[in-house]
Amino acid sequence: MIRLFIAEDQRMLLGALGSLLDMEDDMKVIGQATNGEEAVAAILKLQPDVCLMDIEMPALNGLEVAEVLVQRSIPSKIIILTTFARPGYFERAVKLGVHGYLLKDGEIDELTDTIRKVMAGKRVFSPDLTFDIIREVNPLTPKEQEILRLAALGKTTKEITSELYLSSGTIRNYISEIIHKLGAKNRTEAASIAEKKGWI
Amino acid sequence: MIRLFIAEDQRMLLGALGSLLDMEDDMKVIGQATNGEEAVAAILKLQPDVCLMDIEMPALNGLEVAEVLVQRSIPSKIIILTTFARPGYFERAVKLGVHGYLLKDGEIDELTDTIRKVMAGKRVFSPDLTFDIIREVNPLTPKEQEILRLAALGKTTKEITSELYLSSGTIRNYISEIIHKLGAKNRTEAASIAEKKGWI
DNA sequence: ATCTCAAGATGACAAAAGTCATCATTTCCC
DNA sequence: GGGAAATGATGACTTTTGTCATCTTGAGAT
Repeated sequence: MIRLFIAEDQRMLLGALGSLLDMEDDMKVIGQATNGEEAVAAILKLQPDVCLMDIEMPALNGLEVAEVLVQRSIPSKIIILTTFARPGYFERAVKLGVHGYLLKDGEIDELTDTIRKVMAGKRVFSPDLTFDIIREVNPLTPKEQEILRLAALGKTTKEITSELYLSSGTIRNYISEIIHKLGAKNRTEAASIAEKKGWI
Repeated sequence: MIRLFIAEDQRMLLGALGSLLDMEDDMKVIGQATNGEEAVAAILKLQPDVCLMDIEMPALNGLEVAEVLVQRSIPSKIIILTTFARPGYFERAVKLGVHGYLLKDGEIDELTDTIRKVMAGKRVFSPDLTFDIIREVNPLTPKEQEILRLAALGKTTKEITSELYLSSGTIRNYISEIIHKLGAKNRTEAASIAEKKGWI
């Protein structure tokens, strides 16, 4: 019997998946959470065989939860289940060594298959991802990401200046470089591109 | 027996809801779609009792599908099921006269309850929405929304000019007015605010 | 000890963006 | 028909942005 844990902030999907997976003869859902902190606490206690993990959740996101579990060498296997085919997410997940990465866009059968394969020691990644996307590495440095995140909210150069303690010229140099890297024509387009790719 | 139709672009949720609702003794799922155009075609043909409709879908969004159904006086009842508590969406849905509006953040029981109540002629709106949010009306005119949508992608004044056939001075006047209405300090912040509220 | 590289800073310039007052048309409403 | 909106346009002016070449400083590496 595969003991499952599900972390997913969208309650309706959490409930629906929980009920359906519980009906599989070889699976049992032993716990659920709707945010990252609860997930960590529960997983440490319950030691499930497999954790299904959404990425975008309150408190701690799914990748952060995975990081904690990896650091503590928890033996539970992790399957990331997310809406977004964002290269940045996938890249991070692979680096963390998760056992599976699926899109919510797939069928349920795909999910049950993946759970069984992962239990058998395999790694499963959604075929939608493994082709061109994996190569698209985030070209922005952490500092550039931070600056672009602020710029995306509409903050001016001067405001960014006083948040990061850098001169306004330096901020403008950074933004100029960001625009260049992303092939954008101004900071707003740069933000729009980076958001779509999951790079900020 | 309540004949259901589900339109939802996230296949995993679509499949899960479909299976679960089909297990209810008094309900039967007679059709599904993963985009707005398919949904319209199928609903016109099948004439279901109740349509569950996501908002953010490819081709036509859920509100646009609802609009078509209302225009053609299709008797099927419509329940909007969405992730986002965006005032703009809720406002439009209510104006269209939909029969229910639920968040995906709720429990499944809430959904089955709602379906039965709607069949009994009631209207059901998620309590999370009906308080303050409903009052927050989109202050932007359709033209302003269109311009801000383009600006949010990082298009320059000149580019917007040639898409909308307006002079560049006029575009700048519009953007100036948008910034004022939203209490922003530049077009990027205006876009960020409007996106969060679901106004563009 | 020197070489190199990354992180920041400066200044000068051109191009966009934003603000405002004012004006021309059209449309709609009594 | 006359007045009031709504829609669009101009021009003049100030800030912000974006670009680029150049400079400083402090690590690391050898």
